[in-house]
Amino acid sequence: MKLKRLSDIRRKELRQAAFAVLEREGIAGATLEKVAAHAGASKGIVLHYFRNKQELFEHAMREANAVLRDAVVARLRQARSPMERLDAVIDGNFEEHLFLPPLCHAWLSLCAEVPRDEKLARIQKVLHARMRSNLLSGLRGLASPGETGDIALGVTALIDGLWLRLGLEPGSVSREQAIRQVKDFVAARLAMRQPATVGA
Amino acid sequence: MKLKRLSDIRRKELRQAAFAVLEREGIAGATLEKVAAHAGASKGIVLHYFRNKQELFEHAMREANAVLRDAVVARLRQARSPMERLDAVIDGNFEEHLFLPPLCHAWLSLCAEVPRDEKLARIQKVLHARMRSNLLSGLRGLASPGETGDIALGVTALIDGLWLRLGLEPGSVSREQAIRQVKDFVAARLAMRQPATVGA
DNA sequence: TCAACAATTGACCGATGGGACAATAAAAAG
DNA sequence: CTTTTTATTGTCCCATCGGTCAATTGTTGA
Repeated sequence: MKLKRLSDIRRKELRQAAFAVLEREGIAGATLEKVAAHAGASKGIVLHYFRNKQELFEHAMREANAVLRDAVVARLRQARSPMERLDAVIDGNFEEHLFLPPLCHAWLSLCAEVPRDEKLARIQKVLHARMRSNLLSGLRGLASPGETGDIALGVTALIDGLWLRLGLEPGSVSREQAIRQVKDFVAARLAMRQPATVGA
Repeated sequence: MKLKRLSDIRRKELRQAAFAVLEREGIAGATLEKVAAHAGASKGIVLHYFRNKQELFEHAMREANAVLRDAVVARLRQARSPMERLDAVIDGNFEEHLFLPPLCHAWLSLCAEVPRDEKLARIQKVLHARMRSNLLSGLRGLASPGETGDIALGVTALIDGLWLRLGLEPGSVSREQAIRQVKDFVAARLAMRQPATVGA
């Protein structure tokens, strides 16, 4: 156990509370007071551990980012083949505790602020770069070098789009549906220009 | 010309101003005062034409929705085959004046509020239903009935995802790239289970 | 010409939010 | 058991925002 310092504990509690409030209230309605209340503390304490509101929500995004990353990394560790690495990324992105409307709503609110917050933009950029890199590591063994980038872009966009759909109309897309959607996409794109490898 | 009534003109000006402010400021920073300033009027006038802030932004979303719809419908009118209908939807969704970061930012901000605004949810639902219906009308002639729904879902998600990418990292995806991405997706999914029709 | 009406403004209000701060409680260090 | 540092609270302040309203300025139509 590393995290013992009280300040680390509080900071974690608070950024999780911030995220929880974001789920319900959106960025416009997410106030320091509500975050404090959700964490069972006073508003003052929030600003004691975070310089200001912006910093708090930046850390909230980092937290969410880390959770998603861990979900993928855990699966990635057990992947033995390129195809399994692809599946690890896909399955990880739709894990049961993650692919849920509230989480999506919060994520969406943060994404909407990206254009006006340099830090959020950076976090987003890192997340996307990692996702892309993970996909490429799987695709390199399955597609021609000229196609991998394109397919990776398509997969990330498709994943994001499915998340968006879940947020906009909860229930309109199930976890299994989403996973199959992405896997079918990969299969279709891979089968396209390499019919020879299909039967190999 | 139909729109002559001053009230209609003002309302249109104001909801466009609202959208413009949304592009720059996001939902949290979009204030009535700024909207009024952007339209060259006073705050009072905004509330004279719209009951409250919420209603204003609901109309802003309707406006944007209508613009996108018109872009697609115009292209749809000249489509003669199922495949052309599909292309009409795709091209329309990435039209040059539309597929731009600011517009995407505003749209994203509105989407982020959908979970907390029944009206916005309705508008979004209508938009999605129309998109789906347009896609299905093209797909019916190209894929088996069991697949059309799935492919339509994939296409809408992919389109949304590409928009999201543009918003999160302007410049990371060009208009042409986006269009090709979606068309390749359709082609790949269509070729998948119907290799016989490829050479037909 | 005048009365009714729509458009528009600016002042005002109550509520709320972010943030600063001093006071207090708790804990750690010595 | 002090002293010093850290945690925590509640209060206060100021800016801002959404929304109301009365007053003013056109505009129109009898």
